[in-house]
Amino acid sequence: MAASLVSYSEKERKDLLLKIYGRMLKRFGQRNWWPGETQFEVCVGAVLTQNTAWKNVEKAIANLKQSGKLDLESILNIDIDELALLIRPAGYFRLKARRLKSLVEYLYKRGGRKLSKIRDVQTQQLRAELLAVWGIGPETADSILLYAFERPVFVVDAYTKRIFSRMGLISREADYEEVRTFFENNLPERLQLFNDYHAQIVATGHNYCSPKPRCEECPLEDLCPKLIWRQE
DNA sequence: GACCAGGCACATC
DNA sequence: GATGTGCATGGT
Repeated sequence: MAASLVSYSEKERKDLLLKIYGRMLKRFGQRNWWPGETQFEVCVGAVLTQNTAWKNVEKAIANLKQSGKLDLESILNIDIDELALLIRPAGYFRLKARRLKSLVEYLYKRGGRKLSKIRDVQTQQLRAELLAVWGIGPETADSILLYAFERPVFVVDAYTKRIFSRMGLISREADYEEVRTFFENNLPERLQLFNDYHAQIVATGHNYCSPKPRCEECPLEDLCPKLIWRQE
């Protein structure tokens, strides 16, 4: 369970996580995530963005909107090949068509047309159920929990692992659950903070911390010990 | 033309 | 339980 590479006291760790957030917030401003108009659209976007640039997801969502299919019952009833063609710009389209179907079948069974019954389900229970849905892994489940159902879970993605392992705060080998609990244990449990923190990480990762990083303009530059990540 | 992007399931060792 | 592979489009 050695999630962190450099050893910090608990207080140092917590202060640093907040300081990092402050830097990103100053650079990008409040992100107001997730980019989606409805709860259902957030769920769809969460699947479509799996290993895919958001730009491509936007095209797929626009296709769904344009054809009037961006609602639970439409996805439930649409022919799978037709669905695949609509979401084609998002990549892995045949695969994602099946994943969307499987998610929507679960949501409908569990929450009804308006997803209203899901409000009463405890977070840990809901998380376990989402993870049991075929095609829904930990990141997709947590994105849905946080951004569609407003539950305080921390979303971990490729950028999170890259940025925070390069900073020496988590190990490169840390798995999803390790990283998630690292953040959940070291940040105040506030919905709005979890929401915007992940959004800031994506903005930072997208702009500055790709495999080929651009550290000079990164808001975290002076906090990031390059000796560590240059060995990766 | 190579590399990358807000993963996940499944096969194989 | 670790590691490898298929899935696919679109931007840089």
